[in-house]
Amino acid sequence: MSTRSFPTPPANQPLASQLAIAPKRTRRAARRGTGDTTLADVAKLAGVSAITVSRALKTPTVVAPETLARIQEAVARTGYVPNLIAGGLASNRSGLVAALVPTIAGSVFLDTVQALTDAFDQAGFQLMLGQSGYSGSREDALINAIVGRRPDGIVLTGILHSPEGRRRLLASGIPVVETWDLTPTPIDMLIGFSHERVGMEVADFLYAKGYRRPAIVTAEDYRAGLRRFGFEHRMRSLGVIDMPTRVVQAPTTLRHGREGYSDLLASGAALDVVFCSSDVLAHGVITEAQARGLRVPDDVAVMGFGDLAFASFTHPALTTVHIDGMAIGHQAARFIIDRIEGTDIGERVRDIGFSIVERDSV
Amino acid sequence: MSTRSFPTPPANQPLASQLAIAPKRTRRAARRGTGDTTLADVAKLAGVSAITVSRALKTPTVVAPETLARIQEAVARTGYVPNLIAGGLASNRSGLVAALVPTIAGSVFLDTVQALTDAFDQAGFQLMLGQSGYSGSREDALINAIVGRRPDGIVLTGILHSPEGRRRLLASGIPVVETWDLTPTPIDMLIGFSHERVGMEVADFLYAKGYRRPAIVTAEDYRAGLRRFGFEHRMRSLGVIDMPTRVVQAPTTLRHGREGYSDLLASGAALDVVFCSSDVLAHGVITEAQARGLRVPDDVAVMGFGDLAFASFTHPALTTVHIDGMAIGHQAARFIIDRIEGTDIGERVRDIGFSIVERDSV
DNA sequence: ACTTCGAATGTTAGCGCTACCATAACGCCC
DNA sequence: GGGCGTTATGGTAGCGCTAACATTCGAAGT
Repeated sequence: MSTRSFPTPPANQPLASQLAIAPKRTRRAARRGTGDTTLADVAKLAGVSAITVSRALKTPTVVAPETLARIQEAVARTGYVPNLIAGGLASNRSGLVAALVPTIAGSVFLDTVQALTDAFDQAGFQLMLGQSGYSGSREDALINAIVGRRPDGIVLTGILHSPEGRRRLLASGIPVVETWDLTPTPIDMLIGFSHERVGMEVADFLYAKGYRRPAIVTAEDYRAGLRRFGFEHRMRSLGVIDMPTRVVQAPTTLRHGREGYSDLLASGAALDVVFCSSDVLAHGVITEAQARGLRVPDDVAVMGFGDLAFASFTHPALTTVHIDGMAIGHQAARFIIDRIEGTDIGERVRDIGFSIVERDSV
Repeated sequence: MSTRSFPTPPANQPLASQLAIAPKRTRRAARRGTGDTTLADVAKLAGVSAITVSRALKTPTVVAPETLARIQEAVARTGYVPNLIAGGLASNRSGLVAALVPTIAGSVFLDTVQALTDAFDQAGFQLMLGQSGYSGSREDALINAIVGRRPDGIVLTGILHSPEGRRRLLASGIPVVETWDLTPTPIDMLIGFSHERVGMEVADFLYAKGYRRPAIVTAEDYRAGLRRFGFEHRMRSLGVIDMPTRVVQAPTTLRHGREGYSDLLASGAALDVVFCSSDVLAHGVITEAQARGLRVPDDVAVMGFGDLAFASFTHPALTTVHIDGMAIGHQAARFIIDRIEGTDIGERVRDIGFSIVERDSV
C-alpha cells in the first residue's frame, strides 16, 4: 500500500471540543462536511492561501514555479480532487452540458452523441444525457431537471419540443443548439439539414433510375414525416400518384422493416422500390425480401436513410442518404464552446447538407 | 390573489442602499449573481422564509396547505427553477450519477444505458455519460472529471480500470456498481455474469449439435477474450484442438464480421461453425457467407453473443447468447438508489446469468 | 394550570469554491 | 526619487441552497 503520510490536520475538531467544554454556550454543532480534503487543506499543507491553490490548478502560469511545485506536491499527497460542484456554484459555470435525444436505442444519433461526448470531454465539460422518449410527455419534467442543473449548454437532438419547454429554455438563457433539422424558427443555434429536401432528392434520384412504383416504409416520427412529405410531393409532380405506405413505430428495428415490407406485399401493391426512413428499416426490408427469395435490387430495390456504419456492408450494399452525424455533433459542441468562451460563432444556423450514396440495393 | 401576510423584512436591501449613501465606505461592489430568480425571491414574494420554500418544494407534506399554495403561486409567477448545483453543494447530494462505457457505438451496452437513464430519471437523478474508449488511456483523466463532480453513484460498464483509477474510486467513497462481468474482487457492488462460463456453455452446445471444426471471430476486448478462453478450454477438453481465430478491433461492426470470415476462409481452414463475440459480428459473418453463395447453417453455422433486438430478425434468425442488458441496468440503478437511500441492498454481487437462444443459424 | 408534545415556520451557519479587489515587493522610467 | 507598471499572492465576501437547531403556538395530557 502507498503512504498516507499527512493526515489532514485536525482542523475540524475545535468546534467539537468547544462543545465538550461548554455545551450550554455552544450555539450549535458544526455542520458535518464531506470528509474530503478541500482546497483549504491543500493550501495549509502547501503553506499558501486557498486562492493560490485555486489558481495553481486553473491557471498555473500565473503562479510562481516554486509555489506551483509545492502545491502540486500537496495535491498529490492528499489525493485532492477539486469539488467542481462548489466551483460551479462560485463561478456560475457548471461544466456540464446536456444532450437530449428521443432515445439512444434508435442508433441514428449515436454518432452525434459520441462526437458530443468526445468534443466536450476534451474541452473539460461533462455530458448529461437525457432521453425524452418519442412521446414527448416527460419532456417538460426533463427540461426542468436539466435547467435546474444549470448546464453551460444544451444540445437538442431530434425532438419536437413543446411550446412550454421552448419558453423555459429561452428563459433560462442557456446556449441551445438544435440539431438534425432545419427549422424556420430556431431557439438559438442550429446545425442540421432539410428533411424535406432529402425526400425530394431521393424522389428525383429514384425516378431518374427508372422506378415508377415506389413504396414507403417510414417511422412515426416528425422528421421522417417531413422526408416522406418531400418524397411524395416530388413524386406526384413527376406523375407518380399512388404510393403505398407503411408507418411503423419509432425507434425502428430490423423487425419493423421486415414486417413493414410483408404488410406492403400482403396489401397486393405492385412496387419496384421501397424508400425507408432509416437504414435499419431498409436492412429489414432487404432481409425480408431475401427470405422470400426475391432478388435485390432486381425484384425490388431498397433505399435507406442515414448511412450508418453497416450500410456499406449489407448484401447487397445499401444505397442510402448519407448524413454526417459526427460532424453534426462536433459543430454543435463547437457552437456551445465558442459561445461560452465568447468567441464569435458566425452564422447561427448551419445547413450541413446530405448526399445520396449509390451502392447496390437500388 | 391570495394573501401575502408575512413579508420578510427587507433584509437584502441594506448593502445596496449603503452603496448609494456612502460609496467611499463600501468595501467592494456586490458580486453579481446569475440574474436568475432565487429561492429568496420566491420566499419574499410568498411572504415566508427561504427554508419554507425549500421545504415546500422538497417535502410539501410538512408545509401547511395554505402556505404551500401561496408558494406554488409564487413559483409559477417567477418561473423559478431551483438551482440544483447550489442544493447539491449544501446537501452534499449532487443528484448526478455517472455511467462509464467503453463506447456507445458498440451498441451492446445500449440497453443497459437506456435502462440506467430511465431508472435514474425516475428517481430524480441525472445521468452523466462518459466514454472511456477501449484503449483506457484517458481513463484516469475521465475518472477525475467524474469524481470531481461528486456524483451520488458510478456505474462502470465493461471497462477494465487501471489500478490507479480503482484506488481513486475507492478513496472517493462513492457507491460504485460494476456491470457486465463477474470479477473475483469487485470494487463495491456488481451485477453481471461469467464470460468464461458463456464460452464453455457455447462450446458444449455446439459440440452436442455435432460441430467439430469451430472457428472464432472475436473482438479485441477483455471480456470477449474471457469468452474465447472458456470456449477454447472446453472445446479442447472435448478433444477439439485446432480452432482458427480472427481477432478484430472493438467496437465490432458488420464489416469486421465480413472481413473476419473472409480472412478465415482465405487461411484455408476447414470449419463448420463460427462463434462470434457479438451479434453484429455474427451478422457480418452470415452476410459474407451469403454473399459467397454459402448456405447458413448448412455450409457454415454462426453463433452470436448478446441477443440484440435484430438477432431474431436476421435471415436466418441468429442463434445466440441472450444477455438481459436492461435488467443489468435496472439492477445497477437499484443498487445505487438503495445505497443512497440507506435501504438494505442485500447481496452485493449478483449473477444475472445468461441463456442460449437457439434459432436458425446453428 | 402546567408541562408536554407536535406541527409549522424561522434563524444561523455553513457546503467548497472563485470573483473581486487589495497589497506587497520589485523594478524601471524620466 | 516619486510615480507607475508588473508580478505574485492574499483577504473577504459571496454563489444559492439546506442541515441543524430554535422558536412559536395551539392542542392534549395529567
